[in-house]
Amino acid sequence: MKVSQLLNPTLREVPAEAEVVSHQLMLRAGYIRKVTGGIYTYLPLGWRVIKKIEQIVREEMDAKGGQEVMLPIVQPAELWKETGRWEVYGPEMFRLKDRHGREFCLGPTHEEIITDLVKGEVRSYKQLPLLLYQIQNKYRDERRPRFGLMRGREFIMKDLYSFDRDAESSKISYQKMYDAYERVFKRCGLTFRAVEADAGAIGGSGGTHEFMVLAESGEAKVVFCPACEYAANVEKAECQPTAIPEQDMVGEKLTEVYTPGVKTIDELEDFLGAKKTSLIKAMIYKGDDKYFLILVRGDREINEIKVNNVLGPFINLRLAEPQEVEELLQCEPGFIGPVGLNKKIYIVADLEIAKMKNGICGANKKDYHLMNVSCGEDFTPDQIADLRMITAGEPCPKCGQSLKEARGIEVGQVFNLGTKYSEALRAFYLDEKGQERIIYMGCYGIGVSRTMAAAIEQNHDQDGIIWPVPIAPYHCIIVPVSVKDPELIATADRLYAELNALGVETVYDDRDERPGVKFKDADLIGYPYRLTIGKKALAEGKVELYNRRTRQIELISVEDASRKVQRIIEEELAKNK
RNA sequence: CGGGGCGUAGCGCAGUUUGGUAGCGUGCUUGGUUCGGGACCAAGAGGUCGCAGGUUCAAAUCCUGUCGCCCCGACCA
Repeated sequence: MKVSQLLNPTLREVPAEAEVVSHQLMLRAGYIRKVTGGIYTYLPLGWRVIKKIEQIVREEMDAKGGQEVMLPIVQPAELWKETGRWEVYGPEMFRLKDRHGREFCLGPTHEEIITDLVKGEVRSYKQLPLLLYQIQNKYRDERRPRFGLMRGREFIMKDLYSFDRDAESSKISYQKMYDAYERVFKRCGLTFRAVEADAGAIGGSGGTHEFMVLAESGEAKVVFCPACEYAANVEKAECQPTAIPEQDMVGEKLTEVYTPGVKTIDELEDFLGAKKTSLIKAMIYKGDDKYFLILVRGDREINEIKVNNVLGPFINLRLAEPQEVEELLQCEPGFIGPVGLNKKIYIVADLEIAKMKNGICGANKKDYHLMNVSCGEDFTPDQIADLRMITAGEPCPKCGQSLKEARGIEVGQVFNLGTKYSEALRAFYLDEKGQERIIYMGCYGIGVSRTMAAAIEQNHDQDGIIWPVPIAPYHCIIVPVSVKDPELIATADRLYAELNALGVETVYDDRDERPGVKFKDADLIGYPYRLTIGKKALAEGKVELYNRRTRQIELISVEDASRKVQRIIEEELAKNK
């Protein structure tokens, strides 16, 4: 491809709308353009990168026996109503009506469609296991699309669905996909980590792992153990209750103290000179129409995902509004606690609260708190569970070592769904004895467009993108220092022809621009290798081979140049295969 | 959805307080001089000032409404 013909508008300045580096660079280097919030056009180079990633995904899915299909984007509401997700998905789903008033949505995912297909077409155990996948646009009306391709409303996703005869076989499919994902991301040249995760709206009974590309700009927080294999999203990470040695193990007598205007944990700490570890944080949550009192230690954060999993699942679990608390308990938030509630409310205590003696909590009376509150003596929770957010430095639940924290971009997630969808949509098969049995499912997503963004987050410098070879839009760019010098052009033409013949994906910068402009553009766009053809070196029969990542320049003879580049590219492509 | 900010040429911005025929940089076009890390000179093209009402002799500027975008939070496979 000649640069003079390529639609690749580069920008000198950073567009004001772009916040994260991947977004900035994709706009500046001419990979994407925004159409509207969270929706982008892929320009030629951007689309080439997407196709590279898709191809890697395809190869790895096929290697595990996956079969590619194409599923509709416009999906009828009925299927979603059958699984209950028409309501569960809420405002995040793009909905539309046809001319007759029938309801549809733009598919945010495809469990319903695929299960419906399989239930119609799969009858026998002989057809299982079955792995079907698709790569296409998905739609989510995100509350806040942001960071360019990282969180869009329209995005490209690969979803594979596995269908198995039982839980055991389903586990094998899960492991296959887990392995395939490791290969995909390795081949894309990414530094990543698989972590235990929460299943969220997808639900299902089996386990789930998220594949996180480690990057500072990541929206997800993970903890991992430096000593063993354990790694988990903080949403999911199991917390061990830590002992508080200075706390007396014998419950003392309950005492009321006057604490005028002291509402927050910080204020309480100052006012009473108490440690946060002996304070009880009490929050009223509302799930659907029910209220719950959630208790964690003063130094801890409530993990709403755990709360929802313990109590719900609710469609809209949230912190109760102050007025709601007031109406419920005739006491403002800030002074509430589990002791002597004037109304029966379901109380759930964190593991650490269950062990607590002589703690401090609200008295359910304005401007008063209670001291020496002991769980089991002064109040009894209806349920005890792990409800809090983990923090770095806490012990690993597997081996006890101190956990470390990192940020990650979620590029993939694997779910063992069990029978959630097959039951709802009645997907059965007949076993050897002619007995009807339920199908076990799994689903496995990879955010293709997000992977592109993640790759840039992890592979860039001051001057631009540094593509890993397997997903670079082109492998090599030829830059003649001047297009007016016939000798340089003759050599450039020759190398261009040779490289194309050798199957090296090559761009030829034939523009009549000053060399600085071409170098800057090439660095910005991120071609892994550059062949620079200049007068001085050419006089000795040499050209320069520039490595974008190391910035090393090597003088090589014109004769060997094409072969050498070909060899390097082949080695790079083979590296993680 | 709550809080904040912004919509003026492809991109980055000034002009709005105090109404008076729209500007700078960059990019783009043409000519010339240049030519190894975003050159220089000259001449050009390019904007219903987000949109709709209103006030006024006169609106980018004041008023009302509306749409969109960005950031923080909440939320989220």
